[in-house]
Amino acid sequence: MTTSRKSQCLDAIRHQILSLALPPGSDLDEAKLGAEFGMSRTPLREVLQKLAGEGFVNITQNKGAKVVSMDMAMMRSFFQTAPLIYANIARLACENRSLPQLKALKISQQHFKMATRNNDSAQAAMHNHQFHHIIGDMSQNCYLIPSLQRMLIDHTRLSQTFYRPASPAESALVRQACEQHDQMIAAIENRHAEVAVDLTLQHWALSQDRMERFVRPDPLPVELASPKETANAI
Amino acid sequence: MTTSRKSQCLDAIRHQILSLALPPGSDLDEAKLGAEFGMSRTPLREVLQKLAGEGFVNITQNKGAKVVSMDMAMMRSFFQTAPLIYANIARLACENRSLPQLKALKISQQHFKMATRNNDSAQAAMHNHQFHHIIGDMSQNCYLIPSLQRMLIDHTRLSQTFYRPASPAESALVRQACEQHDQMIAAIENRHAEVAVDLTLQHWALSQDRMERFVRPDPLPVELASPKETANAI
DNA sequence: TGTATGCAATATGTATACAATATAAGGCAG
DNA sequence: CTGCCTTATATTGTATACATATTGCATACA
Repeated sequence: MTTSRKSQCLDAIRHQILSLALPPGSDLDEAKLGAEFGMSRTPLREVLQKLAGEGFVNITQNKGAKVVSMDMAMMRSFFQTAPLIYANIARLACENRSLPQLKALKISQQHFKMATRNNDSAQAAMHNHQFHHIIGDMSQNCYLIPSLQRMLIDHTRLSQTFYRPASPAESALVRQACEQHDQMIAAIENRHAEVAVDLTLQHWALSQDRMERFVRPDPLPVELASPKETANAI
Repeated sequence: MTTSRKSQCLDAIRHQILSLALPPGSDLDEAKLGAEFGMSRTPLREVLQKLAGEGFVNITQNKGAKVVSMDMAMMRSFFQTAPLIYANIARLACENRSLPQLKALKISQQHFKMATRNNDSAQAAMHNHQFHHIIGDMSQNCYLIPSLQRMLIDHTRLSQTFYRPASPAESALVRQACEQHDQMIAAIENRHAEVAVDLTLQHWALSQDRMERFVRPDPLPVELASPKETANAI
């Protein structure tokens, strides 16, 4: 199909932005991307326009497209707004979910579980993204969905390290997140709105802690490096 | 300036959609619009892409752009979601408003007041749109703003009759809305978040009633037309 | 008469060439 | 040597021509 080239390109760029392969603020060169995906600049520019509409990039007149930044102001808004959006999306998902969507959610969760068990952190992050995206679809609320999608972009970018746990305690958190997904599916299936909202807020609290640490990591040890290590340095 | 042609076109189409000159569901022909605005199809397509990103139109592959519809599902979501978004935007506006924005808001309100006094309903609706749009800017919350803007599109479209009052009682409602704007400005200026939220919810309740009547108008009188009128018909 | 099929007309999608704008380098004056 | 202006280069914006897809109509057949 000739039209799939554009959507393929769209997916590829989205993926690169979510995985931080294209870091926040990076420039997207039309000519270069056009060559990369084997299409002329005209359709590629339309892809960038679409990505701008979805909140993945910012386009400035005569300056091209840049991956949306993750500055202080954004972070602040992010942590401030996420519970509001997530909780209300969850509530609406209970009301409006369809059976095909429920099935898609279960499949997505299977993929997610698989990725976490294989310690495939990149895949886990992407499947987690998809999981919450489907819950957004379930809400069937065309006003909240744009907000949710923008939140998910930054959520996924911020949580890139979440599924790459460094300690057993952190592995336990990932397992807990996975269990919460299962419980959320059950709540949505049974239309238990209050339960779903509650779970969503717990789920948020879990990842919030980890994300804030990604932004503001633990300080390095104050002691100087040991003599041996210093010897090998540079 | 050469670049302003595109933004001019953008504004024109936005205005036509908000004023229902382009009714929901209507088709946007690229070639026709291109000729109308004196530009080729390439930049015009980019305008349509941008409008799609803002929620004014829907673009379907190989089928072009249509003005977003106002169907049942949308309405339901609209009335369900508006208080949530408006209230939180108002709260954030109190926290984050800048002085230039405050000034812009006051000017916008002057224009609004003028339009209502002149019974210029079209202008009133547009200035009301701008007023709430500025409050959105004040929130400085990049996650909620897309939701707000989508709400405002439909709010403005639904309220086209609001400022065209048919009775003295309805004129009083418009005056009350205008007063609420003044009070909202004061609350935002003085950072009284709770007051602003409260006013916003009252403001919403006021227009909600009128809008629902626009959607579901009072039934026509059951009695047949009088003989005299019948004689003149067709 | 109803339906299916193929063709024509129209509209959208893409490629390429050219124009305008921004960025960076280099030269000149102070 | 520094600051600014000029010019060269790279990148984005626009127009046009062509390719492809959809839609409607006409015609043929059941």
